[in-house]
Amino acid sequence: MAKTGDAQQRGERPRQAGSQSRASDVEPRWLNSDELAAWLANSAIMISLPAALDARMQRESQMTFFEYMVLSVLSEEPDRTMQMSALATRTSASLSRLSHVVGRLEKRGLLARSRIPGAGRRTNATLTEAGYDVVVAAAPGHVAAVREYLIDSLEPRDLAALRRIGAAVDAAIHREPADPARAATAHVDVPAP
Amino acid sequence: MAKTGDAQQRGERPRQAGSQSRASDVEPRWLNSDELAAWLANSAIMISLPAALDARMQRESQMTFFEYMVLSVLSEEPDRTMQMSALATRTSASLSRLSHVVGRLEKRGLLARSRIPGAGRRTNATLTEAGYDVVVAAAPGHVAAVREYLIDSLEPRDLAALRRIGAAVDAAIHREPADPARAATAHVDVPAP
DNA sequence: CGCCAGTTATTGACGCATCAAGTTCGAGAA
DNA sequence: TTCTCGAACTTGATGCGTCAATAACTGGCG
Repeated sequence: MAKTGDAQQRGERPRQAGSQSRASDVEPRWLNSDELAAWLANSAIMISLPAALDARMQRESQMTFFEYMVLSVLSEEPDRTMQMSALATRTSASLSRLSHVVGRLEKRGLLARSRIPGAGRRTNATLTEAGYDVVVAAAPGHVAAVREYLIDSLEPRDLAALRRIGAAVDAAIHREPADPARAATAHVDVPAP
Repeated sequence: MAKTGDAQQRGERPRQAGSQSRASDVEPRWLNSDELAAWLANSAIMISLPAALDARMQRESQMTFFEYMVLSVLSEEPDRTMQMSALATRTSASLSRLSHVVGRLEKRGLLARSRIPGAGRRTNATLTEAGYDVVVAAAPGHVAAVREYLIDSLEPRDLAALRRIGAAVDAAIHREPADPARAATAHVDVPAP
């Protein structure tokens, strides 16, 4: 059986035997009940939140959450312009994804691309007036959604914790470019049910 | 300048005239610096974490994070079986999405569907032996990833905070009945026949 | 000078998600 | 009985994301 799943939903038997009774708790394989609860709670943030924000953005502003991010980031530059690769980094997207999205936004007239002369293949994306108006119109709804779904329901201490957690996750994901040793150790025997 | 961006970093005000604040004259509050930091940190959890987990699942176990969830949930049922709609609820997915995914998993021989006789159109999904083996093989890697990217880098107090935050988000998203046009999806588990 | 190597960006194919129908069945109303 | 409604799924079209090429340049090397 698998793991992280859940099973407690119904309060029935506490799966994963002994794992949480280990005092030292240095059991690297499975999750104890506190960890499991945290992981399940995390799913709400990881899965439901983006879905909710996306749905709402779509409904209220006819654009994707990601499209909004792109336009928004551009709108914050002094000249409403940014190089594609920088924009990709800023929005945590692959250059490929960004290129597709920017292509669509360009077709909609919300931004324009232009090659930077004498600089390899570098390209700038610039927000148009129409694009700017669209972001400005969408912004209040976006902020409202962020507040409603997340910020406003957190106490100050949890707001602070969220900052630390985000930072930790970011660090954990970005450290280690490639660890050859781990691939081999990834598998461990599974106890039978 | 658009929204969540920054701008008030320093408590300064949102440039951008009230083009849309007309709603009840209560201008939507912007985010102050603490809130903004929390929101940005949250992006790591909302965007980078799922991407990292998905990539790793794909690489190590040739399956999607979501596919793993489906198989995993089934594997925890006493008879490795669950009704489609219940499975959809359990995995926070639409019935449509689940149907597509289950169709693929069935084609791969990892599970099987069967109509429940005399019960409307109800359908059960059951894990096959092969499916069970696959989940068991994938589980350790999954747990390792969850630990590595999230759990292990959190102090106990943040682990607890994460639980509260997840619960808060979940509550915030699921309240709000208001909204014409869409009323489905608020759901409670379905009792077995 | 000509070429190779390294960046930076675009493209196309393909998989997966979503949305709007469509299908199938049971149950209660007429 | 027959109608209609609603629940539980499935299906197909469409659009976005990803991965693996490919393209467009610049600069350095020989």
